[in-house]
Amino acid sequence: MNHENKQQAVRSMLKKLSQVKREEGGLKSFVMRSIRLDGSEEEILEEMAQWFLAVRDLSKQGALPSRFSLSEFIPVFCRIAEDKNIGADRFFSGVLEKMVLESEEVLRGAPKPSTKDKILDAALDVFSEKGFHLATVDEIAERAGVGKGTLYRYFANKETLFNELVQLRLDELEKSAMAILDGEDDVLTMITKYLRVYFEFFDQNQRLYRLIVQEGLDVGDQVQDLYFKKVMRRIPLLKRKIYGARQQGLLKDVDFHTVFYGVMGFMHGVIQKWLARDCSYSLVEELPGVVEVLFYGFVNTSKFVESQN
Amino acid sequence: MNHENKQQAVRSMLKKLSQVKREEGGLKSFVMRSIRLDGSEEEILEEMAQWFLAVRDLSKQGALPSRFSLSEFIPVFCRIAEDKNIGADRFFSGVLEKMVLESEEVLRGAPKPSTKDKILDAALDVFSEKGFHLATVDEIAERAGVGKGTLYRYFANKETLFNELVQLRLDELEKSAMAILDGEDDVLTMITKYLRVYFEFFDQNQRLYRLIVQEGLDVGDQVQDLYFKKVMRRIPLLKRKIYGARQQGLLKDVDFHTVFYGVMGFMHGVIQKWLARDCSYSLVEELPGVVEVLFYGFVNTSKFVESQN
Amino acid sequence: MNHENKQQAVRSMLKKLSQVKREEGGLKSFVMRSIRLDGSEEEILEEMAQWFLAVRDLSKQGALPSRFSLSEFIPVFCRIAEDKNIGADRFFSGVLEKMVLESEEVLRGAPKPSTKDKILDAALDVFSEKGFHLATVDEIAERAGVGKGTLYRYFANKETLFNELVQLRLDELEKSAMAILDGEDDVLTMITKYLRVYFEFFDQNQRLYRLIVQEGLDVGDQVQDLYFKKVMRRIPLLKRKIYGARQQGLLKDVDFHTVFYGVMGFMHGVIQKWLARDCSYSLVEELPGVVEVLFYGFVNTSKFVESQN
Amino acid sequence: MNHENKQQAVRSMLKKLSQVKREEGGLKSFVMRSIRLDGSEEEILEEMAQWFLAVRDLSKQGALPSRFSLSEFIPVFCRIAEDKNIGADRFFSGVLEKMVLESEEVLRGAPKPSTKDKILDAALDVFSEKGFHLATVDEIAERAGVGKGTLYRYFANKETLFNELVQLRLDELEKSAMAILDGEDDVLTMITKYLRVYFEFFDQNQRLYRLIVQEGLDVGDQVQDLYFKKVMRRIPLLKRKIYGARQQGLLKDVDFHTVFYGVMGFMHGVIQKWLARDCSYSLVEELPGVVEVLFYGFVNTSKFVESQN
DNA sequence: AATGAATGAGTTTTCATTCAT
DNA sequence: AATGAATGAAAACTCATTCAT
Repeated sequence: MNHENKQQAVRSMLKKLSQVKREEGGLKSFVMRSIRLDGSEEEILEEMAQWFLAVRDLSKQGALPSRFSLSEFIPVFCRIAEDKNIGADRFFSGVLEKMVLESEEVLRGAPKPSTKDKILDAALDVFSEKGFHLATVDEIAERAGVGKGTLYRYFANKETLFNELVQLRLDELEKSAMAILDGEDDVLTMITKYLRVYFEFFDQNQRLYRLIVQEGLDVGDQVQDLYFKKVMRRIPLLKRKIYGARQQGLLKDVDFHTVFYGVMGFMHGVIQKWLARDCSYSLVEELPGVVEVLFYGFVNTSKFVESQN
Repeated sequence: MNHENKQQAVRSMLKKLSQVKREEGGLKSFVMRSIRLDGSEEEILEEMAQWFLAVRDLSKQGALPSRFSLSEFIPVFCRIAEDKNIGADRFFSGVLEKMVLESEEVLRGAPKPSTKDKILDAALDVFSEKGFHLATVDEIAERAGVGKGTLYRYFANKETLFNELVQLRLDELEKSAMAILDGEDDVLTMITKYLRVYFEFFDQNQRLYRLIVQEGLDVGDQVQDLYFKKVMRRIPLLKRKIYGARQQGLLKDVDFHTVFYGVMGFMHGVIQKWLARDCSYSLVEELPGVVEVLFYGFVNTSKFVESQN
Repeated sequence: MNHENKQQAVRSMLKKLSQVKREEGGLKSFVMRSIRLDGSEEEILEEMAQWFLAVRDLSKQGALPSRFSLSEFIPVFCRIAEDKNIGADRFFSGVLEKMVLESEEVLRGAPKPSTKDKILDAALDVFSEKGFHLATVDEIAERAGVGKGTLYRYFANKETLFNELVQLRLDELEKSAMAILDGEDDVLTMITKYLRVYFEFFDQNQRLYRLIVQEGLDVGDQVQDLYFKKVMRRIPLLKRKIYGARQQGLLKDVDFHTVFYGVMGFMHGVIQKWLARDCSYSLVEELPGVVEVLFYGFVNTSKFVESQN
Repeated sequence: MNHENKQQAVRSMLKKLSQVKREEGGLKSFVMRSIRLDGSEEEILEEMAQWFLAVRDLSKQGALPSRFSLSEFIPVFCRIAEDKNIGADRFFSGVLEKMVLESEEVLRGAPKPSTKDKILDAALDVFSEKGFHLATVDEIAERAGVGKGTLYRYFANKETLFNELVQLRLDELEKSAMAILDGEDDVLTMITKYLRVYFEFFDQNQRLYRLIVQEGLDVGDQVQDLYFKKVMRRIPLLKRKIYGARQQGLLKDVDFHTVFYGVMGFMHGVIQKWLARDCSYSLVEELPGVVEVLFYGFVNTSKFVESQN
């Protein structure tokens, strides 16, 4: 519905905008760039309104470090108004008007984030920042821009929220992983693809990592289970492939589970490094190195064997 | 007890004493203790011994410009002995004996598990069972068989208890790891030994694992930091060795940190498997397989297989 | 409601609104609220009213370079009204009405004693009965007829509750006292009035006395400080008056601070007597005697008695 | 007994010395003055030892801001030793020896403070610093240099300790006050003397003031009672005198109790001022001003009446 | 008599969850 | 459906008091 769309979009924007203060200067410097402030008064108003609305989208896409509050913008608007010699009050009400009209247009196309999605987004935010126990339902509800009661309409309790959050994403991962295991690639290609899917997933879901891997244990042992069960479910498939490869002499005869857990661990280690580097590069870049080491070890045997490298 | 024995005893005592520092106040309270020159002969001996130890330790800490030798104090002891009508000879050896016993009591002496140990044991129990947040001080105290207040006599708060618990064990691990890195082995031997030490450690401290590795993040980022910092501190040493080995063409030219984190992760993965098997076998048994894969990969290259790459 | 009425209403509303600031977040939350342009007509009116109030207030705070007049916004409101298919006329007056009601609700509206008031009342009860340390939060909550958690919704902790309780009343006293000191009376009249204000205040706030005067020291030195600082703040004014009077030979040349503290003490002494008599009479009745003694002493000099000195 | 004397003196000294750290620099600067560091090695040792012991006495007399720890002295000793080219260790043991001998001598004459007195002293310290509720029995025992259990041998509980502490001192005050009221002076002289006694008492017992006047209420209403009951007990005597004086026309006919409470309050007010000035002058100095105002008021009537002033 | 480790009742404070509006 | 004020169970932590040595 039109009205609801608008409401949700604007509200969520403002809510999100309402937390930028921490990152001082972040907003301000951003605000002043990239706005064309020439042209008629009308055009400036238009510009500002669109700009303000654009920020919302950026914010939603995660391209901005944090959220913004309307009040943050008011001084900016006023400075511009002063600069352009437009009465601050007229300027302001003009922008407001434009925003109202504009938002209507913009929102028509925007897929409204459902309440549930808003909550899940906020939950991921908070959980990954503070961990399960230190996160409070209050904060999640606040960040989601919904009432606490509403949250409880969608999730039976905090734990359920957490689990559903993780499970949801995990399902995506599983789906991708399954697709690979169900494929017809040879073992090594399959493993490489498998690793790539993992890296890509966490590349995309950075904050999820600690939730899944590091928080899992506390929350009633369910998530940890989940994580490993999902991962393990398709193992038989993999196992068969691997045993086949082994018999062809392609793979060494080391205990399958040891290697499996080890490889997963290796991958997690690399993710740790990546987290320690603040996710400043793409995880996938690590893939070649990882594959090289896991397949052929880190000892350089090339003096004798040339086919590698 | 002959003189050499005494010397030996004193030396070992002082060495051990110097490890007490951590226990906040432990040493300070020594220093603060007054010199009681009345009471029974026994008490005077005790008093002098402790006083001397306090001075000695200040000296060792570098708080004093010069080092004190026991022999310098002998005249003082004699004077006091005379004053107190205790045979100077008996007085002196008495003091020495007290000094030795004191240290023995404080450091070696866990004839019955001390209260602190009982608490630490119970804490390990509960923390590893429930995680930091779900563990309650009440339960730890109860399992330790002490009152809640007693627990707080020994640990300032829950967090301190947790950290001290982990740090204590971690120090052992670090010490072993350091010993290896400081050694003169070639790189591959060193890495093998390093992995062995890890496996042995967790073999011995099964329940500790999740505390150290999985709880770390919550508890004020301190433990996680600790864990990795401790491990990382010696990295430069390792790095140098590895770069050396690389230049000799012994190791591949894969990013050092990637491999390091990866190898640690591999190891953790194997530990996970072991935990999943309820620690039903010795972790060290995994070592050969782990080393084989990490060194030379899991691909069998011995047969010039073409399907790869 | 005619136009003047509205003007009047808005003015009084805004004035009252500006007093809300203390209630932390009270205003901020206004500002933070988003503009909802969907939902029922009623909701839109509400939304616009609140939004305007927020801007208005920023303006009043000096955060904006110019002041906004309501009239500037009228076109915007009209545009929105048009857009939403609400009669512009009805829309506007609706918004205005909401604005007035909003303020009424927030500020005047204590038809039933608010939760916060109930807590403050109970706190005064308990604190004055048992003192700060012996009063328990449990008892205060119980007497207020609210849950413990509710109390903590309104006051960050016990100390804050105490301070807010005292500070609130103290502000009244200070306001009255200031009014007198700022007046144009001659010194003696001023002092008399000052004493009267004090007596009247404690007549009205019997139980508060011990809290303010006798508990002060413990609670982080804040209240005691507060009490005296508030009282002292206006001293320079008084001092000037008194020095003037002194030069005219009206007052004796006794150290100002000695007399000031002494007079305050005298007053407190009389209050003590009154408390000892269970506040069974009006404190103000003591005023004439107090003034007589403080002004002219308790020695009867009217008869040229020689035995003195 | 000799031994006990020594023990107590040294121990109490060291205990007291053990708290100077707070007042930084306080000790160090003090330490370096007033020591003659010329003469033979023997003389220096002697000097240091005596000096160290002297500090104890100063400390006990309250002439030093706080307490000292032995360890604080060691660096000083060492610096001197170095400076004088005496082996630090020999120097140190020399001083120790001297101290032992010296303390024996010094202590023979010192009236040993009984355990109970030590506790009362410490209690006054702590209570007046922190107030009844914030003071802990632990700290009192520690500062008294006795075990907690010992404290409980002498006082049934914390409250009793507090009351006994206050009562003890109050008795002194009462005794002095009684002596005056029992005297044959005329009323005004008597009142003047009475006020003097009060001022002298609190001059001598600075820290006691807040205990008696400001803490009283909490501690089971007993102390407050005590204070006023003691003060009031002799009132009838005073009252009779005053009524007599009144009938002679010497005193004004203002309600006796009002004036009595008022005068006491005036006095307390002046004490407050004095406390606010950190007791930096003698309270008794205020007496003339206080008497002048109370007797004849602060209004200057001298234009008409010459007999005053 | 002296000690100080041990104790647990009693406090403050938090936060997931409910429910009237 | 949405809300957020109200709740109280549960947790951390303190400290006066006891009691075995």
